[in-house]
Amino acid sequence: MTASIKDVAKQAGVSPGTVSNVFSGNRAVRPDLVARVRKAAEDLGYQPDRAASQLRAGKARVVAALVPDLNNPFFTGLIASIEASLRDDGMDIIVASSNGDPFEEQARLSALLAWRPAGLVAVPCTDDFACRDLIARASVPCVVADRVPNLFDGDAVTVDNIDAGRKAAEHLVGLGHRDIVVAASTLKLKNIRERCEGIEQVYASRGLAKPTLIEVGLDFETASDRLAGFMEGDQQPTAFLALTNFGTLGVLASLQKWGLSVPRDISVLGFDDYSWMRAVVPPLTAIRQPVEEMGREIWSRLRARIGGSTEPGFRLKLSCELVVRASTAQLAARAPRAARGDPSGRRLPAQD
Amino acid sequence: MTASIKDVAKQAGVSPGTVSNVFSGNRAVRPDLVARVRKAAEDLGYQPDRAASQLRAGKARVVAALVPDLNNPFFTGLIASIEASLRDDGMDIIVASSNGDPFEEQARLSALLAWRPAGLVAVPCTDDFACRDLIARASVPCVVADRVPNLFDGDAVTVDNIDAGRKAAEHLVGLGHRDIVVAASTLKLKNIRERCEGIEQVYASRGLAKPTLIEVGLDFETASDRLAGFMEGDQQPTAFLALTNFGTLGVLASLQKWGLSVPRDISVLGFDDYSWMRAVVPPLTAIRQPVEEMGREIWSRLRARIGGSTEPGFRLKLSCELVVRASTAQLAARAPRAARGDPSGRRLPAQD
DNA sequence: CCGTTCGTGTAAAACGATTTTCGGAAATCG
DNA sequence: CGATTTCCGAAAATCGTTTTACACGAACGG
Repeated sequence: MTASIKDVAKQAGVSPGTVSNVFSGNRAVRPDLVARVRKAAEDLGYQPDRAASQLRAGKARVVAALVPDLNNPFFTGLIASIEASLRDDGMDIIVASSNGDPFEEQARLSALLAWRPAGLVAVPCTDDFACRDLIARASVPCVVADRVPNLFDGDAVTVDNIDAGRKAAEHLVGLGHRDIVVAASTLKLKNIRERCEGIEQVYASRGLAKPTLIEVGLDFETASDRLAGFMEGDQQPTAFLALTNFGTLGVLASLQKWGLSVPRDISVLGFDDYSWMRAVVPPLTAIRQPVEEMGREIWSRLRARIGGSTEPGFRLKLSCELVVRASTAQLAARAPRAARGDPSGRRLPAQD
Repeated sequence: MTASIKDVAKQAGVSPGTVSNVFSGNRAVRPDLVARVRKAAEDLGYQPDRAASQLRAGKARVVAALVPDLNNPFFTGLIASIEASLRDDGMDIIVASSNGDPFEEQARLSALLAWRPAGLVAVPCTDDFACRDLIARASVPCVVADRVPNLFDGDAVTVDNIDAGRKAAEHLVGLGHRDIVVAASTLKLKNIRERCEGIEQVYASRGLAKPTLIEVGLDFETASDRLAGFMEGDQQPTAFLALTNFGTLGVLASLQKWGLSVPRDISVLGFDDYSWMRAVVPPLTAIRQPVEEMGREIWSRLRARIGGSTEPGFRLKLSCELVVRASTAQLAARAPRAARGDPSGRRLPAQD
């Protein structure tokens, strides 16, 4: 049985209220009593029960986080950063994954809200985010991250996806790439559509044809599959532009399967920036999302709301950075189609 | 203000106790009242407050997880798997990162225990795990994962590290590799020492010299640095064997910096198996840890303990699997040293 | 020197649930 | 048919805190 505040009070010869004041610092306590209480607590290994504390005080010191996937390093990176920020304010974090399913999302959110958390960080799994009424009803401060739901007027921390798309496209266009394939996860997500929009802006502004677009899904497996299917066709792009981290992996896996060498045969520009992208051959050119900063800003916003701020919905759009490495190359002056069109030795046996 | 059990009771015209019974199923309630209560709860958007519930019932429905690093996909993979298992039992998970620092570990653990969780999953950041008395004192069921502290007699779910080392070494030896370099994170960790032990067993049993060992640290950055330092020397291994996922990245990054091609110049065997290892060129041969299964087993154990099981400390040692891909190659019959020793064109400019 | 404020302790009332106790009606039994 | 058990609702106690109300001495002001 763990010690309660009463045990400490008895041992220190004071009332429970005094012990509470010592720990919460809510009212002044005479120094000698403070010492006695501290000693007693130490001896008994006492620590206030947060559940009880939250119940009585009505102030929770836990925030809930709901993400679509705990195996996606982008989301866990966000959580890591939020957790690191939270702790400085004596908060803890309770996490749940919606597995990309709106139905599960609602169920998990419901479970999280049952803790009456001080705040909520959510990465919705669709742009609809049916959970909004749940949140409104619970009237819990909420910051939405990465994806802004339709008609949402609350706080959101995202990246500037249009700009990210532009940066990626400008880099490729600058290298001479005209025929590129954009590997989007799914156009159902607004941030993906925006990345596409940025890309198209660049191509349109130079009077170039719209890039080919394929939806490769939300995980690595399906991305590989869909790309493999796509490459059965007679497409001859000079570059791939992936819009998500799993999409990037899918592109690499397919290129490998097809025996194409990067960047000689084809350039690749990835999304998100992880250690492995630096370690592989060739190191990947990629759009880096400021995950760490996002986490910090999310908490900063949420803390303000928890503190009672009633400003109107706050939008923070952080910008991404293009990290140029070796997977994107200047398109050779000689007709690239001919070079790439060379059928010899390109395809590996189907049962690879 | 969110609705409480009293509001529901009033609205349904019953006593709070009855509402409780409807939700907890603890005692039978007449069907017509159940319906009324359900309706009222629905209308008010009521959901029992878990903190209050836990306080009174003395049964928590949250488990705490403490890991060394939330940016390491091995640990987050574990969390993902545990979270997926937990939810089926109506539990939630609260997470914290010790950042690999024993001092922080203790502080974070303390914070977690303040929630009086039903159970605890910990991946200690050292073999000492000073936190053990904290846990014993709180008398909270605990399963230790991945690393078993010295003199620990509680439950632990790990992998068979010796066997993993053996599998890796046997593969390399089988391909003819004699001079290999083992990139260990740190020998302070028993599981790393065990992996080494397995490797050495294989080499010893064939009368071969002990492999060279370097400690590359716990993250990607330091791993790269230390390996770069190492390769300044005149070592001429035919293969690298990395014992952690970040170590694997470090090895790849250094090889790249040194312009060595895998597996032509040198073979690489990595640890942990992630999507990127399949997507890169060449696909990496690696030792796969059964992360998902570990998570399931951890929860299965913990649940049993929470349920009151008092069996003696339980050790589960899952085995790893060697996934052979293309980064390890048969050592050419011709004197490999000569080939590799060829100084021409190997080193890139220092300021790469 | 008396009234007021200040400082700080204790006692008791919450917070929102669960669980125990009690009691009345219905069901079962001999 | 009377006695006992069963069913199930309401009332109240309880979990470990925080917070409010109150009390009492010391300090202070006029």
